[in-house]
Amino acid sequence: MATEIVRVTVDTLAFAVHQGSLEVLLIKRKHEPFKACWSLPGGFLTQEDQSLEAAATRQLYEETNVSNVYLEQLYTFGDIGRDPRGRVITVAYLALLRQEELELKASSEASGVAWWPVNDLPNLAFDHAAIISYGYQRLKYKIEYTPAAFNLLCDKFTLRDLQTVYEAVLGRSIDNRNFRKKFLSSGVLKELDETSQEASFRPARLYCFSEDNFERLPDRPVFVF
Amino acid sequence: MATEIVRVTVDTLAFAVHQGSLEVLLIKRKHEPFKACWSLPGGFLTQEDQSLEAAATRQLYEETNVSNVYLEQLYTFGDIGRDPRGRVITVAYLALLRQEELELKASSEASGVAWWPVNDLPNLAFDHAAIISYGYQRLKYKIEYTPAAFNLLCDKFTLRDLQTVYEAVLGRSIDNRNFRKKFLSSGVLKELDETSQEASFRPARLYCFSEDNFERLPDRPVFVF
DNA sequence: GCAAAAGTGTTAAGGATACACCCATGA
DNA sequence: TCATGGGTGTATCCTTAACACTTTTGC
Repeated sequence: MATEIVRVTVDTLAFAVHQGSLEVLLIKRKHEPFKACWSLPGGFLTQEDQSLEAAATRQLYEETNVSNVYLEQLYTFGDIGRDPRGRVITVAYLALLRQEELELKASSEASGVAWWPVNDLPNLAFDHAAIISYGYQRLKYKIEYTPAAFNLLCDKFTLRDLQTVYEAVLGRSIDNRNFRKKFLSSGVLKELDETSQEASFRPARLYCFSEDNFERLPDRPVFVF
Repeated sequence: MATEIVRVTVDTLAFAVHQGSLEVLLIKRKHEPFKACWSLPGGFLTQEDQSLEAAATRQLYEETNVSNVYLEQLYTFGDIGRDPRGRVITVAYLALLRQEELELKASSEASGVAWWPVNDLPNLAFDHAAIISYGYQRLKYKIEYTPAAFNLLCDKFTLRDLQTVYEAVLGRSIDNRNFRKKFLSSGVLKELDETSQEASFRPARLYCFSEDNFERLPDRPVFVF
């Protein structure tokens, strides 16, 4: 019945959409256990961390050079035997980011940092495969019931960009007329006076997400397709 | 940057509906800190606990004599300063139970165990008021999007019992024709050949929840009213 | 004028909401 | 027969789903 000596890690599952593919940020471990295996970025909680979320922010930056990110707590994993070093409780965080804005950098803790397609992952350390699977489910849910998708896009985006994010996360294609109709009538988009200038075809109108409009809506819209 | 010495507690927020009122199970603390204050049942993780959920189960039984309960992880609280004894991470669990089946018993850890209406709580230890507030929101959500309500009812119940649970959790009244129509057509209820024999008026038909039917439904029903 | 992606409307079906009275029972 | 809660149906509105062609642009 003695109170157990426990160590706490905070690990982050970061998603981004790249060229229509939903990807996860992983690091290659430099040290035992699971040396040379891929794992989620993260590490032990320290005395300097004011909160669990602050610890996640710090470690994500140190290990992958990623900052300024949407973060939310995902789940806490604490079964006996999940870490060969002893009892380790892991508080997992979910991060959403815009891959285009990132410049990855391997840190001293990791010999490599890379994006991996969520449907084609390498072997993973600890129970990280289960954490990713759980977070992937959460993301699918969130994108349909919250404005989470906008965290996976730059500030200005086309309706096609937005639809690509939904299709990548949900893993299926969506009717573009119904998609546009629903979003345009939802009241969360602000139409800009700009267009994207991509190539030798019709330029697309740019939009941005209006947090203010969203907050003022009488009922939360649902983005189910 | 030193890895911090952390202690982990597991606390449980247990809900039940009693006479149309949504209530929370609290214990009166026997020791410092917050001696004589009300708090959620819970305590430190021990070496015997195989998992966080097992720890919650054990502590709930030891402190309140409650067993055989629906449990799910709620959230992990870890800000600096939330416990005067030092860094304490609390993994909070949500429990749903049938108040009629319970026999509460004060344990040696607590000088009292009691149900408190969620809308009329006493002063609470630590950040437990925030935990309850968060769990209350989660419960409101769960009852509309999962069959969680059946964990707050005995195996056999009337449609009125079921509606009472929804009204207690959501905090508003619901049109009974629409409520019955939706549940009867949802496919999750099994009609029994029994009626409740309550008093000098028409007895009500009894139903039970059919887990099997629920699992076989092509789409998850939604219990929004 | 061609290639490429942007942008647009209608119809049909199903689900949600609002609303008020009769029924069955025991005392 | 009365008091009490149990039990029922319909009309309207709104949301969803299915579906294909025209427009704009750069080359």
